Amino acid sequence: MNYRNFDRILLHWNQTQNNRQMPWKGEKNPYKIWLSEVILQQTRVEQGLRYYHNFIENYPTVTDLANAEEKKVFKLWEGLGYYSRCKNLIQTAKTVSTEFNGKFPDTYEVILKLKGIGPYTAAAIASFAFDLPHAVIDGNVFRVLSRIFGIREPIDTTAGKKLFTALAEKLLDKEQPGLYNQAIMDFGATVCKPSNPLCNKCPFRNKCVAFQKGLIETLPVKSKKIAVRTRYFYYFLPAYRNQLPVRERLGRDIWQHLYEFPIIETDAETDTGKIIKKAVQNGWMDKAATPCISPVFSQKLSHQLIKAVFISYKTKTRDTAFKNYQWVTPAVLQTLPFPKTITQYLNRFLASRE
DNA sequence: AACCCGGGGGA
DNA sequence: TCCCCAGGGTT
Repeated sequence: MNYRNFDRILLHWNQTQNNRQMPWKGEKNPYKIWLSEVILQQTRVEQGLRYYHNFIENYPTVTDLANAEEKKVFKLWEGLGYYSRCKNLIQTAKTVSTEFNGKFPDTYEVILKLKGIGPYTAAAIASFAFDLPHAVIDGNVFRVLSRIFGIREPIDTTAGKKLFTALAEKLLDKEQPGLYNQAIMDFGATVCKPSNPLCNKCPFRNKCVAFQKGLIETLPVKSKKIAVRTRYFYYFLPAYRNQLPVRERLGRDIWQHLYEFPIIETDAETDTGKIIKKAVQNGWMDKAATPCISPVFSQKLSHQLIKAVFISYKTKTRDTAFKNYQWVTPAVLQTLPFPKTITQYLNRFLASRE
């Protein structure tokens, strides 16, 4: 289609058909905009909503967040995934609080330098908070533009991103960039949806290349397929006077800064008898112990499939083999951030065995 | 450029 | 099951 009319059609749809409501819509406070945008990275609005409210309630200003205890912030983030976002959130809060005296930077280039803020989030903050002419390019925008303009270039290559970025910047209404950016994302989320888009309600229907050529289901194009690795986690829960050993996950792996129990990991499914034998060798278990073995908890991550088994038992001593762990009561356990798999196990089994 | 990083919901 | 979601960082 002719790109000259694009923003007029979009904004007319926005004014007459769009009734999507969200708490940060029309927000001008850059702290709140930044927070909502980081929470929503690769995350559905419905999923992120209660996290947004919790954060605003606990940390009304960027300085409150900067001064918060890191563990408490992670606890608030627990369950949302992509935990490096949380780490970067804290770092950027401190940067804004100290280096910028608590005032959010107001140019695209400076905003982009902050940790955890990439091209999308920088454009969102710049346009929503400061009315600067930068086009957002997220999953919605890739989909809308690839379909309406019939672009078969893959969206996950450097060349593709460059192409879509150039087009998006050209289409942007520079007079009202915030309104336009909000409108194109709402349009992608409610009309030009990934599956079963509402083409019969679409104002671009007569001009949409994908609609006319029957490419709605094939656009946008992605080139890469991701490989998924399977890992087997065997967790050990030795109860000593109602206490369990835990430690923070550090190092370059999934679930950084979340907590876990003593673990034996394998690449292949292993007989629990063998695993327990190994735990005995480690000094984690007495041969005479009578372990309770949980069913397999399966969790799919973007690049990994985790199969976890929990082995609980009682001990009479706090074995020195657990010297790198801290022993905590169930009450303290509640305050620590855990990955979803462990939370599920704790909720389903530990509580019921009291 | 390729790869890594969660968890939930829809089809 | 597979795909997608208001992406970004590291190697």
